Amino acid sequence: MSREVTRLVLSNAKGSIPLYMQIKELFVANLRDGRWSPGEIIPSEIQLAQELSVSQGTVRKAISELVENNVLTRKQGKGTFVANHDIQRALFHFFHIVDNNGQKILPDSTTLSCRRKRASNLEASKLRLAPGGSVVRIERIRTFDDRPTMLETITLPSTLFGALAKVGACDLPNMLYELYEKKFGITVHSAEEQLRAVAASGHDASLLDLPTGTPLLEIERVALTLDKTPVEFRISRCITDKHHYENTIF
Amino acid sequence: MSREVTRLVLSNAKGSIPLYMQIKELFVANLRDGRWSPGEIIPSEIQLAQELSVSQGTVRKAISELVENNVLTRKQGKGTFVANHDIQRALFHFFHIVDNNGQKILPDSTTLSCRRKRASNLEASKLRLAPGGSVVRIERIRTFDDRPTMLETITLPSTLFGALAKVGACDLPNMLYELYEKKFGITVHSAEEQLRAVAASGHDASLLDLPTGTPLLEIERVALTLDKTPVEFRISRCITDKHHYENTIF
DNA sequence: GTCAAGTAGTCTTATATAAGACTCAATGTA
DNA sequence: TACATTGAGTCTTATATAAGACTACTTGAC
Repeated sequence: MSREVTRLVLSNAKGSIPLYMQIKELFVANLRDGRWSPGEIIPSEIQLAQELSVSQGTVRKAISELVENNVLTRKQGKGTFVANHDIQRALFHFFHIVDNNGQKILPDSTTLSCRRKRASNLEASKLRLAPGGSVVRIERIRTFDDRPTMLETITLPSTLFGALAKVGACDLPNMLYELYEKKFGITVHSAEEQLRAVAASGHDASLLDLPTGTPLLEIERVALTLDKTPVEFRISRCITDKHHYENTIF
Repeated sequence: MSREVTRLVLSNAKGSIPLYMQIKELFVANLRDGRWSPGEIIPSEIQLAQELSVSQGTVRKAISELVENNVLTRKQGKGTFVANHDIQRALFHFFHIVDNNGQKILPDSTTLSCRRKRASNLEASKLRLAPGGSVVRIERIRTFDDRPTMLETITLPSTLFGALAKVGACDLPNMLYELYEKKFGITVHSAEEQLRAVAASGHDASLLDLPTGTPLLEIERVALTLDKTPVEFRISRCITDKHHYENTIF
């Protein structure tokens, strides 16, 4: 297969979209179609500029915007790389529960079950699947300092993650997004979260060792890829006496 | 007073900080010291470039980073302006409660009290005041569709907002940050929020017309100025059956 | 009043130079 | 000989400058 990354169709006509935006779209397509993979280095700015017949500065502006969105990362003197989920920053980028001293510590997790199921209406709607479509549903408990603190129900489309169900309630890693990326080629890029206060159900209460009705922080999250496709729906219920959800607004 | 915005001390020596960063710091100082006020237009890129004896692109890079942080806003063909809190975007920038259909509607608010008090230990610590320092404490109820939904306790340092207490439980506007900016010259630029699930106290319950112990979403917020000085501490308790807190992670 | 030209602002692109990171051969030393 | 050190060369991204295009508004002729 010839490496024709850029059968270039850039237009510089009068009222057309700016070059750097067209280039940015092209880069996003490279990522979406797997021509550029997470962790990989991309061609240098000068090389890209030559391939695309524009100046380095124009390529630079396209790259800069993607760096701004955490899609790429630059390293002076080394090159520009596709962002991946195995670095510390990315870890806490999607994990906002911290203890009341502000310490960020990742909890341990114990998988309770991991099975193929039919999607509930809520799950189907959040994942944009047909009602009753096939999903993989994972349940797990997360503990801080040996104390069960969070209960998570994670739902994934079988079309993308079917192979997961085969392993059953096996040893899933703590950081799932790294797994999605490495084993399934799916990179979570953004997420939309909804937070509510709910009363612990009997099920919650027994697993978390609490009285029924105890207030819990419920976090509903839909995780999206770069092109806004929902790939994971997650409900977390969390005890918030010793921990809280932290959000900084700039 | 002569308009010597720039008794320029820009250094371009070998190991020095890049020009555009020095310029950025200078702009931030202009904002902090009130030489540039919210809503105002700033000098054009070319004019600034001349004053500072650098090229337009260098000034442009400094401005771009401040635009990125919502400190300035650009309007092509018009000029660059200091961001202020009276535009729709800024409104919802700091308000994350939306209804379960995703509709963003600002609630009405009714002020219950507005008085000068001694700071609690928590308030003093969050606002970096001496224990027992003088603060203005505001309590108000916010309603969506005529239903009381949120209870807010807002604490402000008297040193900055002393004049507020005089008005008592008067007609405070819905959007306080606009008031801080216009009447007190204080611009809230960022905020740190902590979210927890709590049980409604007797006080909460009676004001929100709920059974005691109902789970409520508690949001603790510290609002900061551009130079990270805390200027407001706010605790909101919210019913989350018909509404939720929304957060998007990019 | 209407419309065309002018003016002043940001936006886009191009180019040149600086600075960081790595390779690898030349050099010096035990 | 074996091994550490130096330093030139050549990659990379980072920074700075400049020129022309686009956009919003004002002015003035008709």
